[in-house]
Amino acid sequence: MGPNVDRRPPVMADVARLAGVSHQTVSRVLNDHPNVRAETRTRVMRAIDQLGYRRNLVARALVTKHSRTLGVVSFDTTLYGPASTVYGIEQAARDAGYFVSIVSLRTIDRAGVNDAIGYLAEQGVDGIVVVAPQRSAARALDDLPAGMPAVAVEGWHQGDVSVVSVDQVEGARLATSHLLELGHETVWHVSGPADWLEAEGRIEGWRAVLTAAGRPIPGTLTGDWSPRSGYQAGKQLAAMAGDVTAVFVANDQMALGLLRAFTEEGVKVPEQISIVGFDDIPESEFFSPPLTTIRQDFGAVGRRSIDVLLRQIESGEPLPHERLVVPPQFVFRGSTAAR
Amino acid sequence: MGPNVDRRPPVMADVARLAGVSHQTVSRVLNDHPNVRAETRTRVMRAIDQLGYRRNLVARALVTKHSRTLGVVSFDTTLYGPASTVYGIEQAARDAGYFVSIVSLRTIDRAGVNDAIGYLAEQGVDGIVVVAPQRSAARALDDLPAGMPAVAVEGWHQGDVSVVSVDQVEGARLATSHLLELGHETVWHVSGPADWLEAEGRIEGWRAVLTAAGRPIPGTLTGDWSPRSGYQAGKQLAAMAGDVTAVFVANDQMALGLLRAFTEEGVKVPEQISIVGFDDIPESEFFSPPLTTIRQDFGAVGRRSIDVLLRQIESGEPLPHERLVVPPQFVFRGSTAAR
DNA sequence: CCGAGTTCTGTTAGCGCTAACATCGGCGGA
DNA sequence: TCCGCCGATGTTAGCGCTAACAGAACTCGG
Repeated sequence: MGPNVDRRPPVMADVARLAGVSHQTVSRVLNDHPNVRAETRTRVMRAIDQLGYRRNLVARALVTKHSRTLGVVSFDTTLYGPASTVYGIEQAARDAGYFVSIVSLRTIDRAGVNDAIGYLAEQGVDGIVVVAPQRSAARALDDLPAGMPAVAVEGWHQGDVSVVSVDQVEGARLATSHLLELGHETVWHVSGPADWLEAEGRIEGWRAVLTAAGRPIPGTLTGDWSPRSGYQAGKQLAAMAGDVTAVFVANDQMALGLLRAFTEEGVKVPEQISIVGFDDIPESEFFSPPLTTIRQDFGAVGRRSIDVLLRQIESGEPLPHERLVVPPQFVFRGSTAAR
Repeated sequence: MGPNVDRRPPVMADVARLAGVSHQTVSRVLNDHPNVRAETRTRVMRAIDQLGYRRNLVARALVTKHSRTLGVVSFDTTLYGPASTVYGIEQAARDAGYFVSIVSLRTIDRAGVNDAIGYLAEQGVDGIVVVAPQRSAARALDDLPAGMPAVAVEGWHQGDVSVVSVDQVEGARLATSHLLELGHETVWHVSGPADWLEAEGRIEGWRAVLTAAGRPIPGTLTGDWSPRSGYQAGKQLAAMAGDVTAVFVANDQMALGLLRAFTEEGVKVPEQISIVGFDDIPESEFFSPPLTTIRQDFGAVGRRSIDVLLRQIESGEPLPHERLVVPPQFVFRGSTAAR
């Protein structure tokens, strides 16, 4: 029954024929062009849903040169941080009427990021967000296709693109100062892996506070963000209990590993050792003890980056590069106590 | 310098002119058509990278009617489960040469899912994966655009689409049997929110084992997957300590909440109460005590769903609907002990 | 009641690509 | 030598849409 027996989906011309107008008028209705008579508009609308017509955005993109799609390149979107950032990006993009096409890299290196950007460019995205937490990845932004609007998240501040990030250095300062104020002689640090910008920023802030206070700077232990690596660091630190009274851990997952190692070794937190984490993942509040940590507002980072990117896209001109910094927030819980 | 001073990116015709061939020959080279002389091919290739040409996949999609893009509709990709599933989907899709366009819903209801599917359809995706953990969302699959290949993940098994999911019922059976084998009289359950299919499946498996063993079936406590809701349930359960010796919690995050509540109330795990979680998030191994849980292979779910979807897309015909089930895996750790 | 301006609607061209068909040259067999 | 065939390349048309212009219909003041 009905005229739509063939399987081929209806096109604008079909709607036009049914409504007794030209396809251009249908186009006008769809694009809210002002100069369409109200009666014509409703006639077209009726035809549209009679046929179940949906416009073909591919054809539209071909002629307008705008796909209203944004590309996102990220790394391991299984982790809480990247996952939250990407979520924030997607929400903000969709609120602005854009789609999001995601490439999630297994390993992050310049070539991989470049490939991803290349694919996205072929696909006709209007702009690209690169969540580039590593030096090597951030550098890939240097050879973006000419004229492609882009923004880096958690990336490097030098180079040719705008960057949006949480102030890692400030976060580390907050954490370290807190421990010093509690009366600890110095603060140890379990850092993230080398080459990660966040890891570097946190080391920098930690060291800066210690230096300013004239405290000794212990050697850092290095983890890979995983609870297991924190556990291993915890074992080492536990062996030095007595010397160590305060630890700033570069993320909450590793802090959990430390907590576990300390429990096994009979080291009491916060009585013997105080711990501060970083991220404030949803679990942290329910660790034993609840974790004092630094909250990062990943949602805000996502939204700000889309703001910057859309401004670039919609201006059509290369804009001066911005560096937007989202402040971190100190969250006091039970894993830290006065010496 | 060079011929490429204008800002407009080069098109196939530009390459053709430079290589001294027709644009069709360039197209043939790009698509690995066999009938191109080796020398011509290299000449074209040289022209391509001399100009920095990238093909326009939008134009290609318009004529081939295939965008090589898959749509994914999901819910709160901040959670470990959805995030991991989406990651698996994206990896599998890219390995197969497809892009992934994501819509991440804030709230999940039939209308929202429908809108999302509609947008994706306009955008010209070749197929859609709906991560539909709730009844209401799963139902939206009933009104997919005609002929659109689709697959549901963690969704309902009735209706018109293929479904890939972890066997929730079996997972719950594993957890509950384990506790019974340890000598517990019965097993309490902290379930996920109503309307969630996973929550229902876990209740079903739990209840089935208890019934089969002729044990009393305690009333369930209901959480919302968050650690906080687990914490609240834990407080209630702690008040009943003595009666309660074993709890099967519907996910690891809530189990963490229970652990915290029990610690606060002085209830020892596993000495007084045994706990089994569900998911095996990376943190679970480092809880105190390490959590006995049921592992879901989210990566496998993602891959299988892409398999099913691509088979549909590439056959071009509506295929019979499949129901693929990924087995869960029992992981024994320190939060359970013999009565 | 006419012409100038304003709506509204239609016609044409073309986005960048691939499919389909046309053409051309060279090769082997009768 | 000529024909037929096949491999390599070119030409043409058109995917579904919007931009740009052309034309029709309607307004309104003098």
